[in-house]
Parts: sequence; C-alpha cells; structure tokens
Amino acid sequence: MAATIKDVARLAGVSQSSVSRALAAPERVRPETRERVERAVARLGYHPSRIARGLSTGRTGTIGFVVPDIANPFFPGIVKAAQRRSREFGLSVLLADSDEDPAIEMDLIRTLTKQVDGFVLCAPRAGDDDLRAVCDDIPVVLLNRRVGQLPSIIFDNADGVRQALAHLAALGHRRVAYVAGPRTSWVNRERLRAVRSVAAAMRLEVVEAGNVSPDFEGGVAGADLVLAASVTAVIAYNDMIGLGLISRFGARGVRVPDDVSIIGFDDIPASALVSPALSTVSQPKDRCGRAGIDLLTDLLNERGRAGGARTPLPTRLIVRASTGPVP
Amino acid sequence: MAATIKDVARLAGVSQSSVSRALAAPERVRPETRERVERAVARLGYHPSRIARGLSTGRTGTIGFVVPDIANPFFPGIVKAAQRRSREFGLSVLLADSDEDPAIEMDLIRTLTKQVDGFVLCAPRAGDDDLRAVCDDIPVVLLNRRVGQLPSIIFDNADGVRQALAHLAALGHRRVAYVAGPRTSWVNRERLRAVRSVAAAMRLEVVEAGNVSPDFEGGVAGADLVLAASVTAVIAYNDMIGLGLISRFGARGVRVPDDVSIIGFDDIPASALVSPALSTVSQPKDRCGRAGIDLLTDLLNERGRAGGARTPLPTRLIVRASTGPVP
DNA sequence: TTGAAAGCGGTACCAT
DNA sequence: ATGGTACCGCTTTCAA
Repeated sequence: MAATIKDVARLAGVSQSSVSRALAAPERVRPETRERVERAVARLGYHPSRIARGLSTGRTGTIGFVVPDIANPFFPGIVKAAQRRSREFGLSVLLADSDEDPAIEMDLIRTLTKQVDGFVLCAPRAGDDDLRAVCDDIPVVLLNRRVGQLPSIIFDNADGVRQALAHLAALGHRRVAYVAGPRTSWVNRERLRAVRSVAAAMRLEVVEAGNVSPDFEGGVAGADLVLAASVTAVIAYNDMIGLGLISRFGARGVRVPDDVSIIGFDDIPASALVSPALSTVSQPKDRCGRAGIDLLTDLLNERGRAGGARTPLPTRLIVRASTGPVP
Repeated sequence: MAATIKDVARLAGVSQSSVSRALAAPERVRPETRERVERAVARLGYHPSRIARGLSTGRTGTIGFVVPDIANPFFPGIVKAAQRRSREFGLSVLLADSDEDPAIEMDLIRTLTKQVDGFVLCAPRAGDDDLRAVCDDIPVVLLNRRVGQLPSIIFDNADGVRQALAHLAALGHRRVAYVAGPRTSWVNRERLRAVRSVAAAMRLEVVEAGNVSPDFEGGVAGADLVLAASVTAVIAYNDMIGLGLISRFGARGVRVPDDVSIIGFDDIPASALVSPALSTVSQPKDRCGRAGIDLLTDLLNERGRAGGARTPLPTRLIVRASTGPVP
C-alpha cells in the first residue's frame, strides 16, 4: 500500500525522526540528509498521512464550514471563496449543510468537532446560547451573524438599507413595504430594524409584510400582501423573494417598475437574468468567505483572540430595471 | 480538554478494551458493564475521536466529493442529496471545488486521498488516464462521466436528446441548431453524438454552433452564431447557455418562441423564473447524488465490485414557454 | 545533527 | 466477558 514514513526512512537510510524533520523543518537537518530524504520521498511518492499527523499534533488541517442550504444561491459564492483561501493555507474544507434546521446544525457541529481545527458557521440558525457553547470548545467564526463578542464577519446591512431607501426616495417614493424573511433570521431582524430607523429619518412611511419564507414561493405569497398595502415600492428580505414578487406582480397585471418598484438583497445570479432585472443590494461574498478563513486561521494561531469587533463589509446597491420613478 | 477513552474506562472502572467494545459491539459485553460504560460516557460527554479511530482502522468515515464549480447551479442539488445520504450512513463529506481546472482537480484528489475513504467525482474534468490512476489507489465513483468500466452514475443523455428533438419535430421544426459546450466535457460529447444520430433518424437537419463556454455569456455569444444559421429551434448544451440565448435573442428583437424555440439541459432553478421560461431536459439530481453515495459505500464494503454498468438515470423533458410551433 | 522512544486516542487480537 | 498489549503513522522530547 501507500508508503509510510518508515519506508522513506529505510530507503533514505536515516531515522523516522530525520525524515519528519527534513520535511517539517528542512533547516534543521544537514543538506545531505535532506537530499537523501527528498529523493526517497520522490521515489516512493510519499505523502504524509494527515490523520496520523493530526493524532499527534492535535491539528487536522481541516476546517468545518456549515451552511444552512448550499442550494440557496447566496451561499456558493461564499463557500467558493472560503475554499480557495483555505487551499492557499493548505487547509481542507469539510462542508456541511444543515438543511435550515437548527437541530441538525448543532448535531453536525458536535460530530465534526473532533475532526476539524475550527468552524466557520455561515448564517447559523442555532440559538445564541448554543453558539456560545460551541465557541468554548473550539475556535469558531460566525458569518452573517453576530452573537455578543464572538468573532464574526458581517455585512453592513444598515447601510445597504440606507442606499436602497435613498434610491427610492430620490425616485419620489414615500410609502414603502418591507417583505420580511424568517423571524428566526438574525439578518432579517437587522434589516427590519434598519428599515424602520432609516425610513423614520427620511420621513418615509413603512409597511411591514410577512414574514414569508425566504424563497420564490415566499415572494409570490408576499406579493399579494404588498398589493393590499397600496405602496409604490417594496424592499424584499432577499432576492429570491424579490423574484417571486416580480413573477406574481406580472401574473396579476401589476407592472414593474411602472406600478411598483422592487429592491432585493444578495445579488444572486438569477437577479440579473430575469426581466425586469431585479435591483438589489449586493454584498461582497468573496470577501466574506475569505475574511472568514483569515479570521479563523488567526484564531487557530492564537493571534488577535478578541476579533469580535470587525467592521462590517460594505454593501452596494445595484440599480436595475425593477426600480423606477413613483407612478 | 475533551474526554478520552481512558477517562471513560477509569470512571467506569473497566478497561479501555471494554469501553471500545461496549460502544462498537454492545452485545459482546455484559449488560451491567455496558451500562456502567454508558453512564460514564454520558457524564463525560465523551465522543470518540474519529481521527484516532481512523488511524487504527484505516477508515476515516469521510468521503471526498469533488465538483468543478459549486457556484454552477447544477451541482448544489447533487451535493445536497449526497450530503443527506452520507449523514444517514454516518459519513462526513469533504467537499472540494476544482474551479473547472483539471490540474487543481488532480491536486485536490492527491492531497485528500490520505484523508478520505473514497471519492465521488462529480463531472470530473481530468483525463481518462488520470482518473483510472486514482481508481487504483482508492475507491472512486464517477458522476456524470463514464470512463471504461469504472463505477459511475450517469444520466440518460441520449434519451433526453430524443425527447427534446421529438418535441421540436412534433411542433413542426425541421432545422435545429445545437449550441455546444466545452469540447473537453464528456457530457457535451455525449449530447452532441445523440443529437446527430437522433436527428438523422428523425430526418431533421442539424447545425452545430459553438463550442461556447457553458455559462450565460456563452449563450449570449452562441445566439449570434445561431441567428446566422437560420434555424427555427435550438438545443443548448445546458440551461445557462439557454438563458444567455433567450437574453440575447430578446436584445436582437428575435421573439422566443415565436421566431425560435429553445431547449436547455439541467433544469436549473433560474430556468423556471425567466420569461419566457426555458424548456429543459431535467435530470434527477437528488437520485444521482444518493446513488453516488450508495455505490461508493458498496465499494467500501467490497460488495458489488464490478458496479461499472449501472443503467443511466432517466431524464425528462419539461416543456415551458420557450418552445412553440414552427414559425 | 541525529536516533531512540514515548505518546496521540483508538482498535483488535490474544490470553485469561 | 474481560483485560493486557501491540500496533496505526507521525511528531516531539531527550540523549547521545
């Protein structure tokens, strides 16, 4: 079977220790020794076993990455960036999908804990206390969620809302609906809070519709709620809802943006493809994934333990065809 | 730190061996012993270390899942199903994204090999020989790709093409374009071959356009190629290309489906959302992901080593607004 | 600079 | 049914 460090040692005519050293700290062995080892390694096609190494070092070289739903187009971008960054550090990514279920999420975390050096929890659905408990056992970085002082990377939701409302106000809208996502979503609460305070500051009227599920069907359902509220513009919790709104409005003969303007959140790929294309508050998913890994590796190396108070990542409004002047 | 098997043994007043047995083969220890162990386990919150176990058993309980691009909406469905199924077996999934690069793909496989029990390679981009080499080292299941007799799960592309062409023929179309995806894609070659032979049998004329990249931009580029060929219908290598076609046709004033009909492959979520909605050949992604894991676990348990000649998974044409009668 | 040996946390064989 | 013990492959003292 696969060559072990012993095989290399024998072939090179040195001890295991020397092989280990030659690989981990080349400067600590005589050049000649190093060369003999290297030759043996090459001849045998030797790759050290990560799990054996893990057993003795306590480091697995693997990080756990948990997402609520990999089929939700918001997450792949983040996962991909995290994956790339991890590769640069020589780390593997153990991806787990919790199916939006807090119980499965905690279960996943529990079983993976022995297998990974740390976790990146992307928009975790678990409760604050559960999350805090996990953090006591193992390094954890939260993405898109803030829990006390736990290390986390978040987007500047409030500023995104501000940009969206400013855009609508500039177009003359005075009465705006917010179609809310899941009550359990931290991000939803953030956006809702921002909508309220910013709208008040801008003297806009706000109608809250929902909560609806954060998908296309949720948007379809939300559309009728919105129509009953006689607003001229809508901000949706996310793009999938926004897409559902567009579709249902079309079916009911409500023209977008002539009769009503729509803005979503997330800038998922489909938003640019539908017509009318959906205006949206875009978030730098790649930066988020990258930053998550960077922060976690810092934690793993005991650097900057505090880490809690990272400034939020900037968001950016993308104006597309779904927003227009007030009718 | 975390409790080890020793701690449990001490607390339960038995030997390590008994603890190990009580956990792995409860029927092989006296009920009383088992109970003492269980109590100790509960009190200590003990979870066996997978990596330590892995070292001695040679099994990691983890499978490697490699995809070319997790951001491609075709893959998340498969990954998710595989993940679910793995959970049922108590296996973890190490997901790796090769960024569509055959070299990265092989690199990933190489480094992960020591860390997983086997691989599921989803639509691998590597060459046949490389793939064969991997299979010699470690159990592997191929998804959406066939290489000799290697174990694999594929879709019935030929039948999908047949359904698509039959639909178009029934609508009166006689001259059809195929917008080809990457030349390196096994699936593209399969579909192209099927288009040729089925069209010949149905006495349809076929024009080949492309190859284009398998994304929205590829479709945009392909649209102009198609227009120059004066056909009344198009089959696209995949839905992303189909979406690009719809968009570009719209921009050039070509009406879909009045002037030209379009059919894609994959049934990605966005296809149902655009307008006109894209007709597409749908493939059972969940079954594929599940079957991949099932086949791999069979392999891991030395059952049904042959496995090569699985019958392809059925595909199904979904007719939506993008196909209509010949102009 | 190098080698011997003691773990890391389990499993599994062999006596008892 | 149970305990003792030799590994699994690698890292890391500790001496030499």
